[in-house]
Amino acid sequence: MGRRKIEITEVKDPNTKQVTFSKRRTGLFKKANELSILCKAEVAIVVFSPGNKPYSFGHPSVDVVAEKFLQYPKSNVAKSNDVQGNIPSDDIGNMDSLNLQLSQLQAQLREEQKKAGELDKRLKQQHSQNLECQHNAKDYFDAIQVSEYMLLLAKEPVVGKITKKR
Amino acid sequence: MGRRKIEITEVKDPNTKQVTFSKRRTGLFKKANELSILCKAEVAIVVFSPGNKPYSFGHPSVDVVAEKFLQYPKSNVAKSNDVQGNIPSDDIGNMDSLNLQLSQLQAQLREEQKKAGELDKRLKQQHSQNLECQHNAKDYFDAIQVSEYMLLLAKEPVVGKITKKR
DNA sequence: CCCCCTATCTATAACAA
DNA sequence: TTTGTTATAGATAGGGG
Repeated sequence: MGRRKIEITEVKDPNTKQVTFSKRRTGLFKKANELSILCKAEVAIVVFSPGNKPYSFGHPSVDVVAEKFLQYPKSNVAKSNDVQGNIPSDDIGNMDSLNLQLSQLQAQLREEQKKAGELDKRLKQQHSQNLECQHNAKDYFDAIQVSEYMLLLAKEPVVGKITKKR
Repeated sequence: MGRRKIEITEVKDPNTKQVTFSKRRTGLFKKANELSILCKAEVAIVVFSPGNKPYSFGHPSVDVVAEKFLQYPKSNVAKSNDVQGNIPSDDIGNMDSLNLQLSQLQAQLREEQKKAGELDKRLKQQHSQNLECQHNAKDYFDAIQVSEYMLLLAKEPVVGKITKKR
């Protein structure tokens, strides 16, 4: 597509590589945009440049398409199945579906947060319980030392003499 | 690029649309592949067909690139969303806004679920710790009883004096 | 990094299978 | 849904600002 045909292999010259990247990335995004319009398709592209900078294209947005993709059962990705796609592409323009999903998700989120909050609370309770228990255990342990010492004293009474009683 | 020039607007004929999608998707992925090789760039593409079926291209893989992208601070990402469409621009804003909210919520949900999972795990760990501690405490406690009893025994036989039993 | 130019190479529209 | 053919529209390599 240019003055000369090029081999599809890594471009060595850094400057040329950068120029090539810039031009081809633009072209790629343009093609993606055309595809999304011509076919009413959802498209998401993420590219990291040789300099490791991210560029993205998305219709309707990278996030939406990525989410949808992530939710897809991996085993079905290359095959035909539309069982649980949550946004029928025909619904673009109909925001009721989106709003419904939004409110459902928000409810779910609240539940999760509540759940997490309760778990956290229980964790803290249990932790203090744990501390208390450890404290008690230490007291008991100390008490044992005292008792054993008393025992010794009791066995070796006033006359600190011979009492090798076992 | 064909026998005739075409307008970039939704293809009406379903059959033509399907053919166009198939060919252009192939072309898009080919371009993406060339880009990734020529520039040693990481590329990920996800496309949903008019029939809502997912297709993807990734170098080294969709997941790797997506993961990297998601971890990037959003403010620094150069984004290029769709430029033109046949949807009234009023709606595009709203749709995008809704879609963005949706995806953000979903991401948040995933985080919450992960968090809850970890909390639960820690709760269980702590619980077993707790049980162990209580067990120890009981052992100590029993040991005290024994010691005290021994103390009594030690005191009473030798000198029948003080027997403040009980 | 951007834009311009243009000779050349590539993708693809329409049609057919 | 995909493949092949062919005429043509579109993308781009190389070079210059």
